[in-house]
Amino acid sequence: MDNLKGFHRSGYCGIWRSAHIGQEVSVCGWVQRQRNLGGLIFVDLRDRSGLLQLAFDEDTAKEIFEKAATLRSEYVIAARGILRERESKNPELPTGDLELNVLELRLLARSETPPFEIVENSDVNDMLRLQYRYLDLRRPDMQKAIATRHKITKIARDYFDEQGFYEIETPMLTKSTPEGARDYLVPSRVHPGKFYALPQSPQQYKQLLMLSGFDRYMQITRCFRDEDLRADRQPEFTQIDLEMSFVNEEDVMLVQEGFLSRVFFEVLNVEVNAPFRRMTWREAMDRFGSDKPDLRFGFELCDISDLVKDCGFGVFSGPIAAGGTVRLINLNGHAADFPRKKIDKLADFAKTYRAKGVAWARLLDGKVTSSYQKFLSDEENAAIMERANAKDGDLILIVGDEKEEIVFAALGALRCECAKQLDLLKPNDFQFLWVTEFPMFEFSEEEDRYVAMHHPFTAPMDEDVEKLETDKKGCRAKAYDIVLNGTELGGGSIRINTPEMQETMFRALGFTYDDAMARFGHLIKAFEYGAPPHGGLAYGLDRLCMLMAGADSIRDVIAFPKVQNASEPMTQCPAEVEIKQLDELKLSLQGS
RNA sequence: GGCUCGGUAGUUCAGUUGGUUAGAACGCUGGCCUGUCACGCCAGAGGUCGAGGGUUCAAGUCCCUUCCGAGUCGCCA
Repeated sequence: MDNLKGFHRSGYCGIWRSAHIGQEVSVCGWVQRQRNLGGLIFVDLRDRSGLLQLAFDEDTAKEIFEKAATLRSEYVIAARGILRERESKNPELPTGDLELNVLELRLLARSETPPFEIVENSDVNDMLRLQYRYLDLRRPDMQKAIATRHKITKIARDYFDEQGFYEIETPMLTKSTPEGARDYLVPSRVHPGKFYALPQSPQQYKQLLMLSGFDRYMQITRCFRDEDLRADRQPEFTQIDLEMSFVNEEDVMLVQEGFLSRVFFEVLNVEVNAPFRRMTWREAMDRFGSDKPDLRFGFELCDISDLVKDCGFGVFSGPIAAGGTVRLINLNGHAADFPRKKIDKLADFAKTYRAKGVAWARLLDGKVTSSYQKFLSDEENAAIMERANAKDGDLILIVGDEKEEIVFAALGALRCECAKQLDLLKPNDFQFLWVTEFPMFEFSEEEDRYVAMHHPFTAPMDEDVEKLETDKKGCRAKAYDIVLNGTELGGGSIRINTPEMQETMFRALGFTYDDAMARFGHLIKAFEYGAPPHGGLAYGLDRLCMLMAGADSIRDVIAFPKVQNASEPMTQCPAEVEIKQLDELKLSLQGS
């Protein structure tokens, strides 16, 4: 085995072009592939910049040629030589016009045959990829995704610095606040029986920093939530966390539009149109059945409750009588794409969102066929088609339920599913949207009370302050989400900044004074010392990277992600610990 | 916790109504080869069919249990 003594790399493999022909250069990397033609050997050398072909021929010294013959995939080597023009060029490679005529070859490390090939777009089982994540990360698409992530965080730091934000770190060991997601708990050796919690977000700290007068804060920080995973949810994830003083909603949104415009232009060369569209939460639900609508396509929702409330068809009239709603989407022009079998599949799909079923109507060649026609009068049938603005070739899907959130969830998901099946979701079409005026509260059936939809420090809208204690359902918050193509990229709010309002809020949430003091006493006390009006926002950095890298899962933009059961296949954590460690912490396991 | 889909060679997959010795491609090993670049040609090795149990003359295939993964609903202030 050789070493690097006296060897100095002159540059990455992928940077050399025709202009460098004749230069002596030194490169290092991994053997992508060795092609031995007998009296002639080619080696593709790979590093993070790309590939360079090394050539060994009759002019090559015998011992170097023999060493080249022993090279296998993923061996680590260093080579020095003269760049020369290739006899036959490879237009597929940026370095395809040249090759390195090797004068010196050093073998730095051998490699076992990897469990999968180190190539772009390899179609390998996720579990295996994650067990050998260090090899998976060698693949060019993963290298590119991680590099994209670096660029995004670099631009975030630069941009927010230019806008006057300080990057300030907040603790990882914090106090558990049972409101919201489950916390990861950390036991304390010096405080037996007491626990830290890993932060779900730096929310309270960043508000205190505003109170301390830092005016603008940012942090790219890890957050932790002990909940079930999804393609876009990991138990630890990264936020770009921001807070600003003396601002209203517009001020916050303006700064974010500047950031997103810049990051999309500098990373993807995409010009996004700021200011972004704005839509109230209510409008988003009414038109798209979702608080994070994908605006790349239509198929908007349409309320027909008033048309069918007295009809003889219980599937429609029943939910309305029970205080619910009946709504439809029109898949304009796509009736022919959804034969009966596919509609049945869509109905099954809708049932996963707790819809009881999907009624449908199809207008083809001037003829209407529908699943409910015979139960309604001609006038009622016609009124529905008219309300849906149905034209020839249209397909209408109808969902009714006594709970409007089920109708919204089912139709909102159906319109996305249909768009997906119709291939209408163009990955390079970036449709940003601010969703504003979120409800202050939502009813938690589990807790049988209203809880804060965002968090209990969110300010109510000025015109809804009186509703805090009288009309919780109708009370809206100064909260906003930034949505991109159906993904919630980030969310934030203007915060409460007076102890009087905070007290009112806790009362509205049903906390006693003692409850509130026990959980948030530090914040309540702090707010007695002059908190500026402030607000902010936090991005899910992983989701932003996922959308910008064109990935399907945030796992593809996280170097070492976890799998669905929240474990990590490579290190196999979480893992058992020694009894001695538990004893030190004064912990014991149930049943042991 | 629920639902759907999946687990066969190192990898990606095929495997018919249950029926001879479980196949292909790529990869790997050995040999040949002076312009390849998905090099080519020849030869070869490689399988607890996720695990356990059952039905059967016979199970990769059918049944039960279980483990693991993916997606999703619940959950995620």
